[in-house]
Amino acid sequence: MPASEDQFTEAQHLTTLIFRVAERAKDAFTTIAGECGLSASVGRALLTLEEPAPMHTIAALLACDPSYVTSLADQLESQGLAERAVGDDRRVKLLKLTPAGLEARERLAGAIAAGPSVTSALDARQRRELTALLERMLG
Amino acid sequence: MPASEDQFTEAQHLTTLIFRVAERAKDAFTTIAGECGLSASVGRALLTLEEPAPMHTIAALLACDPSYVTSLADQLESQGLAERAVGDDRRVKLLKLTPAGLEARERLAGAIAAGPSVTSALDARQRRELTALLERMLG
DNA sequence: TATTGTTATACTCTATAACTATA
DNA sequence: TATAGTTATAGAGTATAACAATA
Repeated sequence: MPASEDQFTEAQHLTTLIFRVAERAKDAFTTIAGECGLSASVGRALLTLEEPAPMHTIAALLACDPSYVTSLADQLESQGLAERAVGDDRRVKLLKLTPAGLEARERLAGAIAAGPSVTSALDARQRRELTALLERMLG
Repeated sequence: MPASEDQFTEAQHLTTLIFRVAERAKDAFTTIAGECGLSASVGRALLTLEEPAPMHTIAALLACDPSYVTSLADQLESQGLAERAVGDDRRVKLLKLTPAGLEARERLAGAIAAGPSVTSALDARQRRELTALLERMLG
């Protein structure tokens, strides 16, 4: 094994674990969203809409391009879950949930809360430890 | 705030942190791979090829469809990093790195080992703790 | 008949660039 | 002139289904 291999192995083991945990969480989210009739990305957008928000704010929250928010908003609208409304500044469009959207959001959040999570295997203390470590990593 | 909201918030905080850490690690990998002239997915495939391996084995390692391995192998070949060789069982094709591929793999692994990692903010003890927690989560 | 890999194809996610309307 | 959102389009990543060769 070449010289850098050991270092590499060490440096990567933890990262690999993180990827696996994240992937499992993502798969779980995709499944639950699917059971609610939503794609993962639409589900994620839905969850950001606790309050009506301008499109560009949603883009910032999702860390994506504004043009993609247009696509997400179209999907939410076509499913009857959200509507666009013009803001005071008439360039701005507020995206806000319809009653059906509110209900779908509730259902999704409830399903997530009710189902098992990646973190279910940890007790309260371990969760606190993990939180602290992750927050430290994020600086 | 509706009833399920609190539970949801609690259940999701940790998951959100995990996603953020994983995303940061992924971005770092994408950047380093890019500096080596590789896409993230080709870089990942390259790292699996410490030994020549049948295509279907690579599919299993990467947890992807065999047809996608064909695409990855094509990309590796077109960059002169790997070659296909027929196996003893003549249905099987072994994918193995060329000298240039070995070198690229070394370079990538070295760059990962040398650069800062998401885990750099942790000391050795914290890394052990994190490893234990993540392994517990993965069952 | 089952397995390996390939082909053709298609879908999702997401971005870039050019555009319109408003400020 | 700058900002918000939209359109048209393109690219990456990945899968499915049908297929050829081999076992």
